[in-house]
Amino acid sequence: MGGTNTSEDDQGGRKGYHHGNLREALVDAVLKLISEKGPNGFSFAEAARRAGVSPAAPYRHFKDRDALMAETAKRGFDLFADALERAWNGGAPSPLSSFEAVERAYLNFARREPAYFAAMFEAGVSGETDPELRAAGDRAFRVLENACAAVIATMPPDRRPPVLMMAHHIWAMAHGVTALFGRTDQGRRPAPFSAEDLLEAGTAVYLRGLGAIE
Amino acid sequence: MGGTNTSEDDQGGRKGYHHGNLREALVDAVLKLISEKGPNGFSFAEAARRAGVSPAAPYRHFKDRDALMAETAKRGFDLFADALERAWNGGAPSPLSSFEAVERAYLNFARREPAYFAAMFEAGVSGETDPELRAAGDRAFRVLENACAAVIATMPPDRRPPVLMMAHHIWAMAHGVTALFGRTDQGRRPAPFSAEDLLEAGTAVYLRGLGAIE
DNA sequence: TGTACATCAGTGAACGCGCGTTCACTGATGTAC
DNA sequence: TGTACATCAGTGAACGCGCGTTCACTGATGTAC
Repeated sequence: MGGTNTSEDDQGGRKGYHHGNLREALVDAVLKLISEKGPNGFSFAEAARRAGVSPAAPYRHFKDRDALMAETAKRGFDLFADALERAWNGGAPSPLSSFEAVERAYLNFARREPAYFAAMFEAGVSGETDPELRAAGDRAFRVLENACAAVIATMPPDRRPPVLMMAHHIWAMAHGVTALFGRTDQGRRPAPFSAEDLLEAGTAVYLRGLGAIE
Repeated sequence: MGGTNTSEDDQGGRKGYHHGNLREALVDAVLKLISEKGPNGFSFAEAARRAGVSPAAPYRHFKDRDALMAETAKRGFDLFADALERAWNGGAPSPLSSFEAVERAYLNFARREPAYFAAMFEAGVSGETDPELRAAGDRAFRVLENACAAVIATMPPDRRPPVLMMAHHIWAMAHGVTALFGRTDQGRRPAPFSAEDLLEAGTAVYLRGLGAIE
């Protein structure tokens, strides 16, 4: 409420001596840096600068550079899992159509949030070391797994493939299409098909191979 | 030709003032650095040091840091294409078995040469800018494409899928499996299956979906 | 409600470091005559 | 075969820079009484 609040500045709505939201502001800065310079062109110091804060301030929130990157990747996985879940929509209107929506959502996320996607898969942060990061990644995978299970459940019991195997295949296909053909920011292999069409067609062939459709 | 050659030192068999093989030695150094520290932990200066040469010497051979990285990626694609070609073996003994061998070779290359693979796909060098790099990548893709064409040729004419589409699908599947489950150096998602089994099974399902087998 | 004090979240100056790149140079090699 | 010279492929010192990290510090905030 009003013009008296003159202490706000341009760097992320900071108010006064205490930032109030530095953790979030740093993650935002990392995302901007990644989208401007790629996943490697990110520095702790510049993230601090972007957040309008001294270079020492980030150490109040993150142990080091890698911890900030891991946090960014973790948030990415959280949003990613949310997006997949939303696409899944509880399996409505049908398991098959929802399943296909989940796959599209995979690709869409990489397109809409290339910086998050890069942090998650291309920045060299490993779920091995960070349990929270791993948990976030697992949650995303579980959406995919559940979608596969629902599709499998529509098949005759004697011809059902292993859920985990199918989930891994679908993940690999979606990831491969995305990494090779679905990124706009990096000059990947240009194809005569859109990545969307490629993924949709590939999935259809795969599902036919399973006996899940046709 | 023996003990009198005292001017050789430990850094890549250098002889005297002129290195004689600096270009190759630098690429080797890059590969070692990548495998030790990941695709980002590589510096022009350290590559020179490893090659036993002053920091200015590399500029005789490469315009800058990126040019060295691009050269490394290019050699990687050349070796990659060679490996796929060898696996293809002219389509013998059968198109289908050779096709599967090509896919295994994809995964194997990433395993055996993780440093090259990282330079090719994870170092942010783009075929967009470098025509030679692009040509090398294209050659590898063409092996895959020819293998797909040969498999398709075994199918009844009225049920043949587009070669290019199939090639893109296979590339995506192989790449996805490799990136997510096939790298040992980076802590990726651990699966209850080996990457080899996953890729083989996924390919089988896909081929069945095409109507190419069974 | 007021005050004392602990704690939290910043500052800003400083550090040592390795980087990419340049420069004038020099030793080694290849070639013309 | 010998010599002069152009060219090639190195040297090594130097540069300015931004980085990650530390330190003693200080302003703002929350809480106990």
